[in-house]
Amino acid sequence: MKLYNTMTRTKEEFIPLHPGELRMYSCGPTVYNYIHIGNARPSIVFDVFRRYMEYKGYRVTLVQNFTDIDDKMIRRAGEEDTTVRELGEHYIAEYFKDADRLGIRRADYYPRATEHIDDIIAFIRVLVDKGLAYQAGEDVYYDTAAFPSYGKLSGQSLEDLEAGARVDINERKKNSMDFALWKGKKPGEPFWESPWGPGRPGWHIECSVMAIKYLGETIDVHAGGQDLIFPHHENEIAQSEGATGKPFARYWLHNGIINIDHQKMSKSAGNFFTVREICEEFDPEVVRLFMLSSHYRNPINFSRELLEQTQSALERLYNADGNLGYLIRNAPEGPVSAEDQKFQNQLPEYTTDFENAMEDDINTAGAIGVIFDLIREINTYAGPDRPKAVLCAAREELIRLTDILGLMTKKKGKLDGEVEDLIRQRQKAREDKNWALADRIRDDLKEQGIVLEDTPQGVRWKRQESSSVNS
RNA sequence: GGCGGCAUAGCCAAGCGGUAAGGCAGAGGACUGCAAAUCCUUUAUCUCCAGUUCGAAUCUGGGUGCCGCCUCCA
Repeated sequence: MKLYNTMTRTKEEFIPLHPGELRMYSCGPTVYNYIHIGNARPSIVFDVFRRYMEYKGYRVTLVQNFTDIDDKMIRRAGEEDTTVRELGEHYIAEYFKDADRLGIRRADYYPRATEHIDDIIAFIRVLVDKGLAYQAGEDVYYDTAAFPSYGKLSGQSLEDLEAGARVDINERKKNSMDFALWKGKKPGEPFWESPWGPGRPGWHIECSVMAIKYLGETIDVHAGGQDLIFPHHENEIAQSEGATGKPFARYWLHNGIINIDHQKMSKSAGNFFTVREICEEFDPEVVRLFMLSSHYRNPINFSRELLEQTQSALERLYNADGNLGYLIRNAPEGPVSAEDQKFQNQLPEYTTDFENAMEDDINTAGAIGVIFDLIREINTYAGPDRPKAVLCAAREELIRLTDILGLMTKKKGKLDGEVEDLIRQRQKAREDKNWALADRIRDDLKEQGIVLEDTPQGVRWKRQESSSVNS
């Protein structure tokens, strides 16, 4: 498995710290609002990475945090006339609704900053004791000048960073790049007691503390959006490596950002679409396929038009599976000819090609291309006289690959008796060559989202919304 | 100013030195009562310039354009 490591800016062969294990930390959202599709991208992409690694036999431990205390949380709680705690509870619950909808499997741990205050304080104390942090007034800052390799992830020197700093100089800091580990309490804000007085943790410290607590001092993979490289991940490195003296993460993975009209989508800019509003218009799997259709490190431009294109592509996927399912139900058990055998024998090649794409820095776009190649092969081969065993093998191949991407996972719908009756009536009309009636029934059903397809073997139908097929 | 990324057909998008995957849309054909689905055929010399090489979309240098980070942000 090759992964592009932001730290070295090259693709590297993935070698886990502990053989057969993958310990990964993924930076999660600040829970002051519904997640938008920009938040959804890392969740989906790294979910696929995790699924693939598990498919490869790795024991994966995934941790994703929730930032539930910071300036935005406090401000938003004030606006919504609620407490920071309630705000967090609410949006964490909503996060899970959206993530579940998108088919994102649950992480092993979802630690929250506010539930690790003691750990955070202990960690800051270590940094202070080591001379890497200092108290200034009510605050505690990280002393970036005391950490020689500061800037190694973002490829910037301390001087470069300072030169470009757009921040107001904070008088208390020794150095403008120093960042808060602990912020002294301000009137009306939530706070916790600490050796430095009442206050709350800074943003970056929670990730260092919780990653180390749940995964160890050196983790395999640390993932997040490219916009977190600086300062967030840079600071995490300074904190973690400063405290432990050990490498923090072996591989840094960063997904590209999502643009709207070629401008970055972000909550602060206000040009965002929430996951739930998009899911009202599109099947969540469309969003998923869309995210996986380009390489995770490339920026992608988001638009409804592109989702519509993706929707059509997803339908092709479901059609292939649906058609196959239909054939399988009616297929002869019969003998397997040389031609059938030849078809079946080449199926594993698609798995190989798929894996090769995935092994190359999670090239999901290439992997999806392989799936569509397979689909053409299957569609060309498939027919009513093909032996059941071979058709089943083809379907297994297809499902194996789409499962890894978390696609085509929807349950088949059930026919209710009324619809079944209508289909029977239409069949009778067709036998009588009463095309007008037959078409009317078909049109009526279409109104209800039931699409009929006449095939030499009989009527096949599917629900339009889910594109899943029944017979 | 510093750091980084991107530029492939109408739209989206793989490609990592050997002569352009795949999807969407379009055109033509097959099948069909009509549809739908499916299959077949068809649509690019890869932003520009120069260089390295027997050979470059792929490597090097330069130009142009766009974007991200350097402030909260996935």
